[in-house]
Amino acid sequence: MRKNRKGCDVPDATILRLPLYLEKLKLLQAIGVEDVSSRQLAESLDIKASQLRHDFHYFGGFSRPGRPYQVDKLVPALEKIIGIAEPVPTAIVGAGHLGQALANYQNLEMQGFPVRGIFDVNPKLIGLDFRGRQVQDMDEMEAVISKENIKIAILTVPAANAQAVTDRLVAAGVVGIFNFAPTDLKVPATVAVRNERLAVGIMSLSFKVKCILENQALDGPAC
Amino acid sequence: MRKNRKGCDVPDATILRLPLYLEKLKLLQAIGVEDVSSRQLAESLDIKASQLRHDFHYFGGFSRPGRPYQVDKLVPALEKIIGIAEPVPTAIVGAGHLGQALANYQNLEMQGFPVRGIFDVNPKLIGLDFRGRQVQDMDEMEAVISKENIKIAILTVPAANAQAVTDRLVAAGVVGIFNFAPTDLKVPATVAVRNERLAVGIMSLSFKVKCILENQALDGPAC
DNA sequence: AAGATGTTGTTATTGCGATAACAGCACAAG
DNA sequence: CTTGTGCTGTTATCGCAATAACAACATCTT
Repeated sequence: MRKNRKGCDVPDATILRLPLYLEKLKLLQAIGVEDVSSRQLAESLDIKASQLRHDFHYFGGFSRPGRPYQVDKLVPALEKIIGIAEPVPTAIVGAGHLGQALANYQNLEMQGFPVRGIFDVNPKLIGLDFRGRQVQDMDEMEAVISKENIKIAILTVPAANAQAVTDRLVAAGVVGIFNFAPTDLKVPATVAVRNERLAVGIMSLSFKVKCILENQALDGPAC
Repeated sequence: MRKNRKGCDVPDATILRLPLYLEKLKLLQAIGVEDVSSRQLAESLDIKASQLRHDFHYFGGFSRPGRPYQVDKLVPALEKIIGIAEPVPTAIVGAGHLGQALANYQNLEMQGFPVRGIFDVNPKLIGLDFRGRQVQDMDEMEAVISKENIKIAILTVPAANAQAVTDRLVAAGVVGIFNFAPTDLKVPATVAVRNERLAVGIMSLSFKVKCILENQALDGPAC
């Protein structure tokens, strides 16, 4: 009989839209737009206005009835909800090609997720510099996580090592794992995992491409 | 009044699970497992067996009632459905950090998506070699797409250029776009787009992490 | 041989997210 | 002041995906 859990009973589908709202709002803010209606914002994101209002309703009180949303109020409100009102320090674990690409990806820091540590076991990679930060031996991982108060880790190690590294991360106090390894991770219920599988993405695309091509071959000339 | 469209009226949710099924089955195949029941396969993927059978039912005839699935039959059947029975040539457009990482990502080729072209406009990047393939000037893009019969492109250019490049890809005959740029692309109805937004992923993770930490602070010691 | 167990294919039910509908408020115009 | 338009917050409805249920079939054991 736990309580409301502070609005954590929000559907996943809604959570995934929050970053899109924030992104568009920041864009509007940058070009000096002050007010925006649910209809305007929704149309620019190809969704229905009622869905946007419904999403916002989980948190409530972004505006008052009759008045459009104020961009300058909404941006910080969303940032607070998402949890990026303050910069969120992160660690990249695994400095292979993908880890390096993410270490170079300045957008991450701009979105509020500065990289405060890059780790690998490969001696050849240790010491490599990415945007002023050097790859460290994985032995130092726990110490850095603790010192920098890192709660989110980006996991880019080979699938075979993913679970072992995950266990270390959880033990070190990490609460969220952004998993790029093609493996399901076992974690306690108090740890959030988001799997990002490139293979799934490109295969689902391949399925649709196959369908399109087959249908073009069938009734294409007739259309 | 179009016909069945050859089984293309499959829910997105199901399509996204097909690669997971295939992956697990290949793993089983590699260790010599011959038969597998819907229950076994589903449990290893943390889903319900009825959902797996329901998914398979869209395509039909993987097994006969009473008999478990045969791994050696199922793998090629799924590959055919997904459209990767034959290797699917792809192009990487944008040879920045992310494009380079994907060019180095040998897993793509192993999964059936060999990279047959890497393109960029930056003269400093042209000629760089990734696994035996060199970055080419984007002027050559259309010719290569046509010659190699490329239908799927991986888009890793800056958001500002994404739409212009997309238009060129579509005109050149590309039917599927794996979009890593944080922008919504406008394409004809006969082109499939899959957006892969890293920022969305990490922000949804941040939201959950914030919830976990807040709840731990609230009722953590009591539990 | 017969029953127990386990399996798939298929249909029915449930549950939840997307959409629509509406009530109440704000502001502008006449 | 009154009316009209447009907006949000909230509730109700709809539709689809996830789950459960069941019928038909195979295999093994006794």
